[in-house]
Amino acid sequence: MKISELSERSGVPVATVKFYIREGMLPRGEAVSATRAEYDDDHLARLRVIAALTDVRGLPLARVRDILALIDAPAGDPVEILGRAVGALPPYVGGTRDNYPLARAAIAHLGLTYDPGFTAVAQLDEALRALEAAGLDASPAVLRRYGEAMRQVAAEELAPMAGMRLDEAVTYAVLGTALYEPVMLALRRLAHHHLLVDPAV
Amino acid sequence: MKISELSERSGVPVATVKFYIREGMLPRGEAVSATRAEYDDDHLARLRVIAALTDVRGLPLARVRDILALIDAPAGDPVEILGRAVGALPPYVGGTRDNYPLARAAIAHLGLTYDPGFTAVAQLDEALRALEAAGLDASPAVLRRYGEAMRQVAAEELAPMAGMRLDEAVTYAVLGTALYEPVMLALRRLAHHHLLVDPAV
DNA sequence: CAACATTAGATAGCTATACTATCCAACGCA
DNA sequence: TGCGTTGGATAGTATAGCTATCTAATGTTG
Repeated sequence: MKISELSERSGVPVATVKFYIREGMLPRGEAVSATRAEYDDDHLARLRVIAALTDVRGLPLARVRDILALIDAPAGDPVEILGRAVGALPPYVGGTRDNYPLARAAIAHLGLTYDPGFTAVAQLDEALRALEAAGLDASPAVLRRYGEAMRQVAAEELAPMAGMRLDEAVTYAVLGTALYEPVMLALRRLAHHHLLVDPAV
Repeated sequence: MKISELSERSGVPVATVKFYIREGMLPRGEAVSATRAEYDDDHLARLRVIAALTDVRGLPLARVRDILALIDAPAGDPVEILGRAVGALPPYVGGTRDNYPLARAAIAHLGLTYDPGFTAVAQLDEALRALEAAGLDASPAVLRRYGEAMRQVAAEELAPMAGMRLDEAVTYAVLGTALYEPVMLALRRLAHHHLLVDPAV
């Protein structure tokens, strides 16, 4: 398809498509002549992933680029790839330190694995710090509530990976980490709303 | 305390504190003389909330302002306030439409309340659209998995509100909606990590 | 009490992000 | 043949979120 068609079908302006190509986030179309290039369904799919990550997830382009790189050339074992995907998502933390006291205590309490090199540890620490700074409850009881729910969800999310090829699994893990989160959060907000509006049920 | 002390204790540069005051996000200190103003613990707490929402939650200042306004002058019933708090969080959706087919189906399936005026409905619709655009599974089975977990979490979160004054409840609901989410997400990521690293448990 | 630092408040400047717009020569199409 | 479209390059724009500078007044310290 032509660039104008790619633009129409994806909803992304031509100028922006060109911009993404310049930035190396989208491969060039296959040059057919000096003024024509051919784009295919892969281009369209890629563009839709970019749109999902920027518009819905609200990620900065630099992070979107990181995520695309993980999908394109999965290097390292799954745990390492997951770690990098997590690092591309908010809350953005600086370089890893070697001690995260709040996260460490929480993780120990929940029986999870404390690995200070895994970005989510720093993210949890940050999140707990923010909670306390704002004067909200971050007691073990509250943590357990979230921990149990998330452990259950996570187990079910990992199940389908069993039957996948490596590249499929990487795409699923990377995009899934980023894109199931908004769904989950929207459902939590809807559950609050539902319970307030219709407490009987 | 002096502005320099406020700055030190909050970790926010003096120039930035002045900027927040200019922007109306932080009240002026009480003027003691032409070159001195006195800041108190409320200023410090407010600054910490701003920092939590911008740094950890990554919200744009305009949204932080919206949230602070809700806490400062809670207008309307709790459901309406919750709705406005949710509207200040990503995914940011434009004005409400009157039909959200994907969200409507999901909500019906989960037995929640479909109210197209509640922002989370539009957010869910967006999130589901993004999921499909990226080629991920958004089947009823997947939705139920998240829906059940979130309904359970939400019920436990609402419980403590029973014994609160209105202003306390509003602060809890508004800040809680924004600040428990990162904790939950970090725990989900940690659960994935844990299951990958140590599948036996 | 002199000298130096600090402050409030105002204004201007800066940096990064994410696009948009313009331009040109080379096509494609009617 | 002429008008619109394209690829590719370059330049410009809009916004957000600070950061720096300036002035006059005021603390503060040796």
